[in-house]
Amino acid sequence: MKPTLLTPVPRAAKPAVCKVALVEDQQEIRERWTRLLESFGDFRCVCACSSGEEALRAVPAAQPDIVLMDIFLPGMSGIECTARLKGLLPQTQILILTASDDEEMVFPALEAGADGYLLKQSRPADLRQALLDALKGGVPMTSGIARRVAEYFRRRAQLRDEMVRLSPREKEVLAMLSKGYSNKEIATHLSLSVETIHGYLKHVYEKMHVRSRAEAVAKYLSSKAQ
Amino acid sequence: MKPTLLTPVPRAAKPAVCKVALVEDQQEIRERWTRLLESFGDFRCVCACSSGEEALRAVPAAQPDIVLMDIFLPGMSGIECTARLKGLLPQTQILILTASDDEEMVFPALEAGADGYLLKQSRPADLRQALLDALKGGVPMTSGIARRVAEYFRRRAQLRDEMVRLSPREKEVLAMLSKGYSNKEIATHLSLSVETIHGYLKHVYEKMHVRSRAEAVAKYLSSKAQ
DNA sequence: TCCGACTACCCCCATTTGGGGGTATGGCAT
DNA sequence: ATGCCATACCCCCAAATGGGGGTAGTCGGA
Repeated sequence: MKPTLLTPVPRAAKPAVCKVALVEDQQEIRERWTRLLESFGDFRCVCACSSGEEALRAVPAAQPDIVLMDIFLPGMSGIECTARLKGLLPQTQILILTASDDEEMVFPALEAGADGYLLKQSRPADLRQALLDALKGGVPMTSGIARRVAEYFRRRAQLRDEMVRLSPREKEVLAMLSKGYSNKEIATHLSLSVETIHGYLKHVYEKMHVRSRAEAVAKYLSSKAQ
Repeated sequence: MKPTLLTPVPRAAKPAVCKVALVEDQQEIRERWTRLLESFGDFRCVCACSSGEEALRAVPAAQPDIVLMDIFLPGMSGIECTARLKGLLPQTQILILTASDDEEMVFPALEAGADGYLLKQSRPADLRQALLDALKGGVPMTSGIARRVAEYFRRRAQLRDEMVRLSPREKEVLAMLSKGYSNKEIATHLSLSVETIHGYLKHVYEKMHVRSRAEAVAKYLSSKAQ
């Protein structure tokens, strides 16, 4: 039999049970999740932490297959904890569990290396499916979140694209623009005519699909930020 | 004897020798540093790593008092490694060692939790002093770097100040400005006259010490970034 | 060889912006 | 009650900006 093209995340030989770690500050919820996991039969909770700091100490030792991570934690955020854990245990699947699909958090979480984004109010069967999904190398997330993610990456890609299309000189002018220089100042610094700068900016605006320098600066700076 | 007000970083009882870990990709330099450290007599090199990834695995086990970290590493940068190590070992002093006082790196390094910033070409005696300094809770850095740091924080503080001085309406207008809207668009969205926006912007520029919207946008966005 | 880019410069002109004034109201503190 | 500030509006005008044209040289790839 030939190997599949879809390479799943490398992992040690499939154990009968899947080891799961929890990071969640509210004891009640932590216990509920533990019971739920154990009730599945093929999952075992090997580590339950109430803070990101604790997780960074305890989780590596527990070597779980999956980490379920709350986002709102006292002290270190779930996002930061995810990033650090992922650095230590790149093969462990980290799934974010959150109360509402808080838009602010989705992208930072994914950028931090989260392997999925679930809602706390998921039905047990769906949660189990998501866990299995993650083990197979999938990235389980609710459909609403998936849509936003797709849009985000499309927008990102487009933004990068727009930047890439700029010629070196155009990028140079844009960079000075975003430092607040006027056309005249840019011309002086680059030893060019103001009319030349004017011409470059017309091209830059066209390529970036903006109509003013403020818009260009905003787009440029937010494409570098985060 | 009364306790000093300058509380040093908490640490287990002073051992005769101070344990140091090295993170440096070039073997030659790594060995030179090891020899140098050992020659001091009261320092011992307990861990030498050639990459950030290796450091994250090996350094926590070695429990050093000090980590000497190169910035330019293959794979994970010294900055990122610093951030993660600091999360795992908050009491360990991490000192950045770099070839030149590369401005770009100073602030990210400090923000990542570095406890000092040294130049590779420091004289052995100075390095030893810096290590001792770090153990006492100081933040050893070259004078040039120290100056830049001071300027940076002064500038930061001033920037925040300028923002604080803005009235709610002015902040609102500035926020829309930095999304690329024209005066006319802002006026429409806020149901105000263009002349009112014009007036607010004059005040905003004055308070922010800028002379154009691009400059204001740049200053505003970079004060929120990072 | 010719096409398409990037580079660099030019003109014109409407619109937008920046900086200088000003007026008026209401709220808050001294 | 007397400023002081924020809010909201107005006028004027010079300068900067944006959008539309255009020309020309250079250089790499088709």
